[in-house]
Amino acid sequence: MISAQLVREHPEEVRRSLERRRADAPLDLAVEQERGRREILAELEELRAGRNEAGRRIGRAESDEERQRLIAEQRATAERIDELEASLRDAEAALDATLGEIPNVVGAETPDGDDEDANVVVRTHGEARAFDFEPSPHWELGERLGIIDVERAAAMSGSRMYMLRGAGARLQRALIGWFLDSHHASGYEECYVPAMVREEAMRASGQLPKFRDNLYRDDEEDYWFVPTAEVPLTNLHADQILDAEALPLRYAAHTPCFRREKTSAGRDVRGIKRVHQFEKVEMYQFTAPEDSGDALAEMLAQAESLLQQLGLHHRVLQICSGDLGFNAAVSYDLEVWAPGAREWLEVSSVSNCTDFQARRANVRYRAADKRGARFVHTLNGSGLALPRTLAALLEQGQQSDGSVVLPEVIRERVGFGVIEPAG
RNA sequence: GGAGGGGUGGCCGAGUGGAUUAUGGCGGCGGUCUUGAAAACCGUUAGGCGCGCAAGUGUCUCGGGGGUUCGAAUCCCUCCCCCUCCGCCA
Repeated sequence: MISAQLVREHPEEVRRSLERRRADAPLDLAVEQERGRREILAELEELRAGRNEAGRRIGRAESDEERQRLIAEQRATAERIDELEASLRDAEAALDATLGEIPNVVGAETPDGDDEDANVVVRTHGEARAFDFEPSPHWELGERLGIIDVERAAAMSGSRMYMLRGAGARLQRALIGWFLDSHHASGYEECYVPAMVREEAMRASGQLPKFRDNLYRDDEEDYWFVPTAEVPLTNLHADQILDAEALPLRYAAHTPCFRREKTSAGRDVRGIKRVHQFEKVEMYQFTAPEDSGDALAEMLAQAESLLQQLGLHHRVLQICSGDLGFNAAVSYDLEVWAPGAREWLEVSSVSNCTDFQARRANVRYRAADKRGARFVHTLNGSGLALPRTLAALLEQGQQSDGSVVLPEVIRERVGFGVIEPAG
C-alpha cells in the first residue's frame, strides 16, 4: 500500500508511476477521500476535546444538580460524536480500499516499457547446448524415466497436479536441502513456517484483497493456503518496531505453494511449469530504506549463484515498468533455458518492494539515535522454484540414450549422478 | 471436543464507571555526587493520526473489533491469543 501522505503531498509522483506501469488506478478518488477524511477528523477531534473537558468537570462537580446540568449539556455532543465516528470509520475504510488499488511507485532504475516484451536481458550465462538429437520436453522425459507422473496425480487430484517418484522425488528433496544450506551459508536464517495463514496475514503481505482469485482457502475456518513463503515471512515481523542494529534481517524458507491459476486457464497445461501445488525455497529481507538497493543486488546474485553452480544456461531479465508486479518497485527475473520445450522458464523473481509491503504489514524500525519509527523496506526472491528448475535440469541434462546427467554439485547429496531410463 | 483461569507500557505488576495527563517497581537514557565506578538522589522513558513554519497543541491506543454511558482499562457482545485440567491424537 502506498501512503496516504504521498497521495496528498505528491499525487503527481503517483500519477507518473501509473503512467509508467500503463495502469489505471483510482488516484483522484484517493486524493478526494483523503481530504474528506481529514475534514471529518478535524471536527471530531474538536468535539472530543470538548467532551474530555466536560468529563473532567462532571467528575469534579460539587452538587448533584450541577452534575445533572452538565450531563444534559453533553447529550447533543455525544450524538454528534457518534455520527462523526461512524463517518470516519466509513471514510477510512473507503480510503484504505482505494489505496489498496494503487500499485507501488515504480523505482527510478526500472526501465520503461509496455509489457514483458520490453523486459531487458541484463546478462546471459552459458550457452544453449548443441544437441546431436532432438531434445525432449521434460514431460516426455519425466514419463519415460518414470520420475514425473502426471496421470496418477490427475486421477486423484485433477489437472495441474503432478507427482514425483523415485529419482525425481529424491532429486527435488536434494535440491531443496542444497538451496537452504546455500542460503544459510550466505547469512539467511532458515525458517520452517505455516503454510496456512489467517486472512489478516494475507492482507498484511498484500495477497488480499487484490489477488483473492489465485488463493485457496479452507471452507469452514479462517485458513488460507500460502501461494509463496513470502506471506509467512512478511508476517514474521508484522506490527513490530525493529532495532536499526538488527537490520538487515534475512530469512529463507521452503514451503509448498498453492495457486489456483484461474486467470491463466488453458496456459502452460503441459508438464509441470504451471501447477496448483509446488515447492519453492524463498529468500526474504527486511532492510533500512537506504540499504534495499544493495540488498536487491545481493539477493539476485544469491539466486543466480545457484543456477551457475548447477551449470544451467540461464538469463537475467530486468522487468520493465509495464510488466512490474503490483508490490514491486524494482524486479529481476531469472529464466532457465528448456531446450526440449524450447522456451525460457522463470525460476526466480527477485523484487524490492520498498516500503509498500512493510506499510501493509506495519513493520517499522527505529534508529538508536533518532526519534520516531520508519517503515523498513522488504525484498523477496525465489531461490528457487522447484518444478521449473527440475524441468530445466532434465531437459538440459538429457542424453541420446534417454538418461539424464546431473550437475556435479548435487550428485553427492542426491546419491547418484545419472537418472537412467526405467526398466 | 469439554471445563476453568488469564491478556495493562521494553519487562514485572496495581487499578473493577469520573481527581488516571494509566499507581509502584525493574530495566534503559541523562544528570548530581565521585579520581573513576558503585550506591544514593533527581530527571526522563511508546506509537498512530490531525492542526501548526516552528515551539507546540489536540485526539486515539490497556489483546483486536463492536456496543452501553454525558464519560470505559473498568460494564456488555464478539473474535484472537496464552495457561491449567479432562478427552482424543502423529
